[in-house]
Amino acid sequence: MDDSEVFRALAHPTRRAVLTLLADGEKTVSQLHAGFDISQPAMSQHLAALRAAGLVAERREGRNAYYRAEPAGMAPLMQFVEQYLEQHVERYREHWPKQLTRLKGVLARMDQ
Amino acid sequence: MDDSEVFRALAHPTRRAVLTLLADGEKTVSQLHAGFDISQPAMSQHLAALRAAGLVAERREGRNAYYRAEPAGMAPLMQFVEQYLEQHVERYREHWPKQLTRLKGVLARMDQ
DNA sequence: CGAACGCATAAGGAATGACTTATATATAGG
DNA sequence: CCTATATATAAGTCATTCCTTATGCGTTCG
Repeated sequence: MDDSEVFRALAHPTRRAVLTLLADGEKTVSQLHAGFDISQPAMSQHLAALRAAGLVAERREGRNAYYRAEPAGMAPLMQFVEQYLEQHVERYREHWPKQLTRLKGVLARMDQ
Repeated sequence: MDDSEVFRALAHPTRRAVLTLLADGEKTVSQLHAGFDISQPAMSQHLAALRAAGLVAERREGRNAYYRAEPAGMAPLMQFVEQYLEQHVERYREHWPKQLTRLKGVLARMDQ
């Protein structure tokens, strides 16, 4: 049950924010670091955590390290969400029509 | 950014398992405790964490405490998943056609 | 070559997490 | 009433997380 590593990696706001920043392509450690009020080593450590969880991958080029999002790493989270939605169908529909509509919208757009 | 509380709550395998057990209706603390190899206080503490995150709710009846899943608490997680899927459309479709198919299946079934 | 840059790793400390045992509180039942 | 049951809280311990500063290591460039 080391799906937990993904959840733990996502539990820190800085790491979730990093994933958001990586949405539009790879970035170096300094570029990522620039957006946060933490030391450079702290950023390196967050990236190491994301990497260990399989959520990002790294590419070296000269003295730069380019990090990119690794969607495959989200598998455990996606699986959990699917299972949860499936198990809580009725109650979820009752409480979250808007959420479901949005999610379906996302999936529909991904189909084109 | 205290969406983090939900992620932190889900980071422990016991707590995720508890949510699964609650899928088919409310259960008492003892019933939940029976399924795990931890002390009763430990289970109470896990339930307190889930409750603080908004993922479960409690109902008292006599000397029993019935816990039930609270789908509304999943909002921050669902929002994150939506955002991530949206942002990583192309790469995600490339790497996770099966995952997406399953997720769409779940949503379709929820529509009936 | 030597200095500056980009990044990772090491080391240490404060805060938080996850358990334990012991105990408190409330209700139920003989 | 008195005891047992169901649960929560308290208190203590050990592990983990998240930061810091210091340093190491390869790369670029003057």
